[in-house]
Amino acid sequence: MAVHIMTLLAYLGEKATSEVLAETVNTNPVVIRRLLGELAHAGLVRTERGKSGGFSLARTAKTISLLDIYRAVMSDTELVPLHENPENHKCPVSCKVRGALSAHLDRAQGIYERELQKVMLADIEKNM
Amino acid sequence: MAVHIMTLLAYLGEKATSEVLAETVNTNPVVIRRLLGELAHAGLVRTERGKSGGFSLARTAKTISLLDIYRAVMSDTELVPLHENPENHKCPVSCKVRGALSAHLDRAQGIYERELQKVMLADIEKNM
DNA sequence: TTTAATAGTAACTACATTAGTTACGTATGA
DNA sequence: TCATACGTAACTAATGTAGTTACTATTAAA
Repeated sequence: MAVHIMTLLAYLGEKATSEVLAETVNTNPVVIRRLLGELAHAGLVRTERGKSGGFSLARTAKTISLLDIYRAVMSDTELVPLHENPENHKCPVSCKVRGALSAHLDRAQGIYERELQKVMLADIEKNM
Repeated sequence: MAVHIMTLLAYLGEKATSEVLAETVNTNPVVIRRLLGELAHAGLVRTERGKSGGFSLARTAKTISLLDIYRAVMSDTELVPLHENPENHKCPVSCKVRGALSAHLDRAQGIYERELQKVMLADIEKNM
């Protein structure tokens, strides 16, 4: 949804209100304001309050990557989370498996994120 | 948790009951049986019912990749899912953004999965 | 100065997902 | 025949998320 909204802001090229944005996603303006709050916090979106306020991109679509958006809105930092049950200290596997696994998952996620970093919002927008 | 259990089965090198497996993950045997049901369905685990039954690897740890395990237990096929709100047909972005985005996400996920495919259960197990 | 429009946010409801649990049926080796 | 173990249904509890309402704070424009 974040990419949808960001693409729309790029496409429009001007300020838009949460109400207008909500319509194109078929959701509620508050949902949009919450989402854009995270994007604004990450410096991707500019917010203007009050009459004739609204949201706009804080940077050009060429300089915003899918990774920027992903990081701004994904609360879970892990693509594939580890289970969180407590360790059984009698079991060596229980004690070590998380570390061994996360090393590989983190490396794979790094590669995934580098792919997202290569794709700019402008690449998405030009298909609209 | 699936990787934890699979590593344990590789480490033990013999049958184990859901009760024993549940202890090392600090969970309930039924949770293990449900999980191993999915792994058995994918052909990664062998199940034996009745007295002296239990679970064991259906293939060697060298031939089971993290991708095999991932695919067996991940119901969501998408690492990063698209939002599912209905399209707004008046808005060209709403109509096209999902296709444009998923092309890039699918490619990145393919690369992620190839990384998981390179890591074998034996690579995890040797660290125990 | 007043008004209207707009974002920020708290609080609540509804819904879906998941883990854990209990209970019981089914299968099978001893 | 029996004890043991998986398969699975049904239920509870916890969690997370979307949506909604309502209110406050802010700001441009009349």
